[in-house]
Formats: sequence, C-alpha cells, structure tokens
Amino acid sequence: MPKRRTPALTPLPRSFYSQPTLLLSRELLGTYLVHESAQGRSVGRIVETEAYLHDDPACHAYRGITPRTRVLFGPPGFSYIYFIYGMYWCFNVTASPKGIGEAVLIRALEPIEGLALMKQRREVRGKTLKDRELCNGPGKLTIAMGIGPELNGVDLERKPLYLAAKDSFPRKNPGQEIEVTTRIGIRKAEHQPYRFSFKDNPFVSRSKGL
DNA sequence: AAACGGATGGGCT
DNA sequence: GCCCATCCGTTTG
Repeated sequence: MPKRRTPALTPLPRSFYSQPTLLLSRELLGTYLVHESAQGRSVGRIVETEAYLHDDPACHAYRGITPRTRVLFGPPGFSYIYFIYGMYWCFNVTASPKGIGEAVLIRALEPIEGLALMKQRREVRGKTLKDRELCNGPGKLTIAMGIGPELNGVDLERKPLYLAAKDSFPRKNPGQEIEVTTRIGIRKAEHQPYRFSFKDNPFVSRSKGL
C-alpha cells in the first residue's frame, strides 16, 4: 500500500542559471533542492537566497581567482561549497557567464521530503528538532541535506545534487510575496539589498534584515 | 526579545 | 594574525 508517491524530478537546465544573478536569486525561490544520497533522497523548497556579485566586496570572488574561488569563475549552474567559522559548510549556486565570479547563497529551505533523514543528520545533543529548525540557516541546511565538501564544484544539471522546477510538488504555503532586504552576517557592503525571501514564511532564517 | 560569547579551522594579507 | 556569507546555549533587560 503506497503511502506517498515520490514525483519524478527533472533537473533544471543550464539556461535557467544563465539569467542575471539578481534575477536568478529571485527565480530560485520556490524551486526544489534535491540530494539523492546513499542514505536516501532529501528535498527542500528554497525560501531564502542572497546574491553575491562580481563588483561586490562581500563576494569571495571579489579579489580574483584562488584555489577556493576557482569554481565561481566557471560556468553557471554548478555548486560552490565553502567552509566557514571552522565548523560549517555553506551551499551556493554559481551564476554569471564563465569568467565572472558571481553566486547565489542558499540560506533556508522548507523541508519537503526525507524529514526523518534530515532530523537524523541534524540531531543536536540527542534532541530531535522541529521541522522549522531543520533548514532555517545556511549552515543548518547543508547538514540536514547531507551536503559537504565532496559536492563542491559538481554540475547541478545532474544527480546526485540538482534543482527541480517550482511545480514539482503541490504548493503548500500561500503568500508568495517576495521580500528584499540586506544580507545577513556580513561586514562588507552590508547595505546592499541582495537578500530575497518569501515574506512571513516560517522557514526563513530570520524575519529581520533591514 | 535581544545581546553575547565560545567553539573551531581554513584562507589570505 | 586576523577575518570569516554560523550556530547554539546562556545571560540580560
């Protein structure tokens, strides 16, 4: 007796990632991040993003190509995963044409599928978390989704890590108004309105930002 | 509700 | 040696 059908998900094509980065940051809202790992499939709906542009001092690519930022200067639609504060990994989607280093940071997801697996991965000091605490931050969602450094630089057009279109699942939350605020946790170019989120969505990392 | 500090390690001047 | 696109528990108002 099937409890729930799992939809066949198709990765978004390269053309999706080829739009201007600020537009892409908006268009990413509502799409589904999918990781098909050995432990199982987990899916989250993107509800919060931040753009990092080539002329933007807060962008890792601002000072040019280094071993770390190499993937940022490649084609759009690849993963850029970096290590932060000695403990966490943050997941980005590369944007902009080859040779220009821009990206979109994925800051929060609404957990859609594989919640038991997410809770297992995110378990903090033996305590089980609420659904809204699983992916409401860039460092949290990589843990919940099982995304680590081994996935840095992979093509998001293919398994095991990819994005699927907004209509891949029945829409849950009403109210899809997009809110634009300043970015969180940065000290350079902190006034730029480069953060995008679904207004009043309970799964975003914070309700503030401006 | 907001502010604060500790954990913890790679990247780059 | 300083800076971090963070998180979590504790303290303070």
